[in-house]
Amino acid sequence: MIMNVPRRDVFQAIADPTRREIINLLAYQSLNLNAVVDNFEMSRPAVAKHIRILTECGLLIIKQKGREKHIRADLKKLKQVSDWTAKYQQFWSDKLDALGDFLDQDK
Amino acid sequence: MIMNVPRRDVFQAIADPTRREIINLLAYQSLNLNAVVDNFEMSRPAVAKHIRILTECGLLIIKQKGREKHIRADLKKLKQVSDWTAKYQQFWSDKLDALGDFLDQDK
DNA sequence: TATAAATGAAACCATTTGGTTTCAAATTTA
DNA sequence: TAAATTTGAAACCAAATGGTTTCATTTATA
Repeated sequence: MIMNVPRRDVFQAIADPTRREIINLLAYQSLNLNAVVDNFEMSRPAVAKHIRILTECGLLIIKQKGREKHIRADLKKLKQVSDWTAKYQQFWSDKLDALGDFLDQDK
Repeated sequence: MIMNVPRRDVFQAIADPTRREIINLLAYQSLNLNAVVDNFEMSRPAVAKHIRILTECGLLIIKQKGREKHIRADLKKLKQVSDWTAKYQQFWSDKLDALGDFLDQDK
């Protein structure tokens, strides 16, 4: 019986600004843990926890290389977020007639 | 001096599944608070708090109508999320040669 | 082989989050 | 006007979150 495995999802993973920075940092390069830590002002365990969360929900890939782990982003899962926002794209791409009517209805 | 005003941002707002449901519910219709509550299994104050968070970060618009508040989504701010994910779109739309090389490099 | 480097893991902590119940206030309606 | 409806707000709570320090373990190097 699986227990205490917090059900990570992508929306929650990218909610934290540090994790979004990590994603950006590792999108096009592979770094080991300490190299990632060097980019932040927090402790190594704190960064490591963020990396674990991102890994658990499939946004990072880790390859062990001796005592180092080479970490890199694999951002296919972000399509979930992209697809969700796409449903509402007309809110910023159209003239929004329906919303306009709603906002004007108390004139 | 402004205090205790949690700096809401859109990424955090949409991290909660209930709030994403509220957004979906109010994207194309306006409902008052109790009508929104009817769609969920939690208490009215709980839903009201979610609505306040969404309103504070600009994803909902509320118009007071007597004792009722008519609530509707205005999702232009989701463009922030859309733009952010768009930066990584090649991860799910391309062949991902670079990532493939990374994954294959230990052969 | 002794030391340094890279990482893991545990224990702990303060704050935030997401929910509850209860009560008050304002607006409608019978 | 009395009662019902709609909402707000406060107090409270458990769990999750995001961080810390400390120590252990594994691997590489001088």
